[in-house]
Amino acid sequence: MKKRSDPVPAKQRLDQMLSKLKEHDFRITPQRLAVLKVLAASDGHPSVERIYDTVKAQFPTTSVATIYKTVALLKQENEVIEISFPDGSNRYDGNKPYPHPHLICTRCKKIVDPDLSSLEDLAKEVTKETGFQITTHRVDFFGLCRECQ
Amino acid sequence: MKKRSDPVPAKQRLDQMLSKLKEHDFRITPQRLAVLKVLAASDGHPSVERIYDTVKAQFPTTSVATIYKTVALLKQENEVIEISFPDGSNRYDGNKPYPHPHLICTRCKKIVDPDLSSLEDLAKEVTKETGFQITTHRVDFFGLCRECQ
DNA sequence: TTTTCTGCAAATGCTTTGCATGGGA
DNA sequence: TCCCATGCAAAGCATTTGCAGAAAA
Repeated sequence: MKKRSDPVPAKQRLDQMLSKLKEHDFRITPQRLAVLKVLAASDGHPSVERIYDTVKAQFPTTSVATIYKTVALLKQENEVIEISFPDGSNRYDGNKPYPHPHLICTRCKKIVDPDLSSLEDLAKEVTKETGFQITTHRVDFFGLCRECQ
Repeated sequence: MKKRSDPVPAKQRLDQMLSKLKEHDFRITPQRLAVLKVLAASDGHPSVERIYDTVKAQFPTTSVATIYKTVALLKQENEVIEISFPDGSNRYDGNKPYPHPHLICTRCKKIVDPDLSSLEDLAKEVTKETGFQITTHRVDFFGLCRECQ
């Protein structure tokens, strides 16, 4: 059975991202394409460093600044979300660029997307109780994955 | 009616924090006491900068490093929690130093603690679905408060 | 008196910026 | 050709660290 938390096919996401950039008259450079490919899959929710390493394997002269600039552009276009941590290690998700819960293993740093049907109820409960107009959320659970226990 | 999300009296929290530090043979300096007082109340969930400004009013020679060191000590002793943001602006809560949901106004930066009875169900759902052993969580909702809408 | 804490300044680590050169469209 | 993007190095910023002098206990 297909779950809501399952990843979207990377090719499909890549095409969506490319369309968005073209539509807004941004240029498709080889470096950008390489960054997009990593983020379209977003396997394990990559860090800037991991994107950089991957892109550098193909284009050795690439600078980190370019990765940061491209990621910033995609954030601005709502094509990636940023998951930030207290220790200053940011991770990204371009496969599902909308708020969704994460499950983070504190030992192996793996990040998994769980299915959480009751999350909508939570948001409703908050709105009802506080009168806030909720626009987005961040829901992360930390713990040990099955393998690390 | 008293809600779970209501703040603990600041004096009470201060005493708890002082006990913990004495118990572990840390010295109570005037600067530390001043920091503790701010964090015991944690009104609006203060930033390091705001703690610094408050302490400096009483002890003008205080350095930011001392604030950071004291906050780090309290984090280590589980007497404050850190709420980090992508833009690098960390906020702290020493009044309720255990994981709990936050409601953040994106306009006036106010942080409120809502009552969320169904949050426990969520954690259980995650454990059941994924086999993760959940140790902590972070649940933040972003939006506009009643005044800012 | 002993040991820890403070305050200063330098160092760190991630991220951003400025600018000359290069390369999409 | 015309701009935008790249790559490099310098600048920013919050936070951490090292160390000599100050002050708890």
